[in-house]
Amino acid sequence: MPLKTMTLRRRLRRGARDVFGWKQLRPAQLDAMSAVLSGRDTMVVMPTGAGKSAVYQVPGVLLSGPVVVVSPLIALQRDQVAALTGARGRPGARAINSAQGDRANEDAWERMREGDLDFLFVSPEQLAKDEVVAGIAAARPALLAVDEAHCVSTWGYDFRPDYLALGDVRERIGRPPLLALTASAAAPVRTDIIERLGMREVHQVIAGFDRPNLHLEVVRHQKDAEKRRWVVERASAEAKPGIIYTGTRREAEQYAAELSDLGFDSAAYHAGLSRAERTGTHEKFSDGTLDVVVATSAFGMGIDKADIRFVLHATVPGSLDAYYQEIGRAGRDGDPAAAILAYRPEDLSAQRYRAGGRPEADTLLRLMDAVRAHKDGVSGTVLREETDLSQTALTSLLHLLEEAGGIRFAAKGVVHAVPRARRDTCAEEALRIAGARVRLERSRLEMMRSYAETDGCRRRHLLGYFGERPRKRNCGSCDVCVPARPGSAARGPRPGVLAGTGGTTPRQDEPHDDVFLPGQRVRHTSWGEGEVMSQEGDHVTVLFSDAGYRTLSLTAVTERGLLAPAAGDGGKTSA
DNA sequence: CGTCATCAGAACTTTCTGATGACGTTTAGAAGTG
Repeated sequence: MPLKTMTLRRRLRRGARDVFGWKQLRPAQLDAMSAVLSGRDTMVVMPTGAGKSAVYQVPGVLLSGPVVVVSPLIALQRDQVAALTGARGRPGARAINSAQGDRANEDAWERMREGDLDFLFVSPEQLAKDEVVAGIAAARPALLAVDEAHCVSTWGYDFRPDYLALGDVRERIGRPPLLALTASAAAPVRTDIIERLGMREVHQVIAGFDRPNLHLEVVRHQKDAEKRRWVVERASAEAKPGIIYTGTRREAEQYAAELSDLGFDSAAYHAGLSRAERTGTHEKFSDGTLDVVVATSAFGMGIDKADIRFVLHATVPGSLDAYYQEIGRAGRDGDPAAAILAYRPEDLSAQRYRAGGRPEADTLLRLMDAVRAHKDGVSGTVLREETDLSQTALTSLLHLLEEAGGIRFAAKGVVHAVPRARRDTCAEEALRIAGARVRLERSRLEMMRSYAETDGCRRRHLLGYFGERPRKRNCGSCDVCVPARPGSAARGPRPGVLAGTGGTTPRQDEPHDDVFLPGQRVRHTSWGEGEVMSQEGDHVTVLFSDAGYRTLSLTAVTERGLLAPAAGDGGKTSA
């Protein structure tokens, strides 16, 4: 190990001990912190609970200059500020947002100007304001950390567009090193984050996905009504507390009501509820006064509860990224916990998962004309009235047109037409980009399907998807490796899986052992270059840059020479 | 492609069934108003 690295690590260990009172740092944490401290762009993918925040906290007190942390929720900002200011060495930490009042914001700026702040927490929306960017630039930040960085990819395009501008913000505040942190991001999401944020020569640290105490289980159902009954029964039977995730607000309300009728302390949680109701439910769940929270995807970030015993999905989510993030909230204390998926293929094929399909060419042209009609630019609000599009639809279409070179965003959400852009060409290009995105979405959906329908080890499948190589062939903690106890799988048998699997016989090793390894670059004769995600029996799943995820028969591809290792397979950093 | 509300009609006259048409996720912050 080079001397310089040694010194870095020693400084980090000392900082961790003196300022935070941590006696030990995990190898992956040290690896990431060293990269950050030496000024590299760094991407950290670690499950919640693995000490992700420490990766910016420790370097933050060692660097000269404040760390700007972009955080998606004000509640998270609050928690982080409290954790930092309560630490042994009392580092300076403040947030700036709309919820805490002018005085608190003024105080934060004051300290920032005087050089008293080690950490400043902001939402991406704050960074959309020129005066905020200018104020931060003047303080010469030493690092820009983007927490929950998957939001760039999952929210940036249609919901919170200010996420997409973070790369530009970085340039304007003096281009400090950028640290992206997330708990769940497979290869395409990581690539998207890196591109969107303009990260260069990225040091990637991907670690700790395996959560051995989580028991993975999928139970297949035929009829909707039967699935609903089963979900209620199963949630009743499981050790508490737990979370049920549903696909809609309405279902969340229904399940919560049913469980309450059965005598459990349960509550629904979704964005349709008032802030007070949500906070109340969140607090009760944290205190341990609620058995079950039935929630949409709104209930997630910021749950810091170690003893959640089960996460039951009543509706299959749209990607394994989302699924992993949600089940990752169970069993953080290390004790056994269950991740149960109530699976109906119909839930996947339903319209809402085909939604977000390609926009109509006509809509794009109409929108383009609407922008052009305003010589000096036009705001989103006006465009909404003129085109009758929903907020999310408008945001996503405008973004497509921007990528296609037809329009550009000016300050304060004003949109301008690009003078010499041809409307037909732009619409065509926008359609092409949208098409590629839809293909990727569909292929992610197919990966979710194949997790639910696999007859191989589920853990192996899940880890392979995130590019982490499973150590063992038989994980010993999923419904495939350890067939269900007698009686508990009476309902909804899965043909071909449970049938004939006598007792707990370990599965045989597959014949094509490790022909392709996760992370390996390969080239397919018609789909071009891609990255191997997983290999399972005779199937190898590859993520192609253009075609998305594809699962191929190993026998067929090797016999016909369709798939070969790509030239210059450098491998990637992974701890 | 599925689900839901609605309604007509059948059936153990108050509940069920099937046909039909409408409709279609989920996510937050900021800033202004009363």
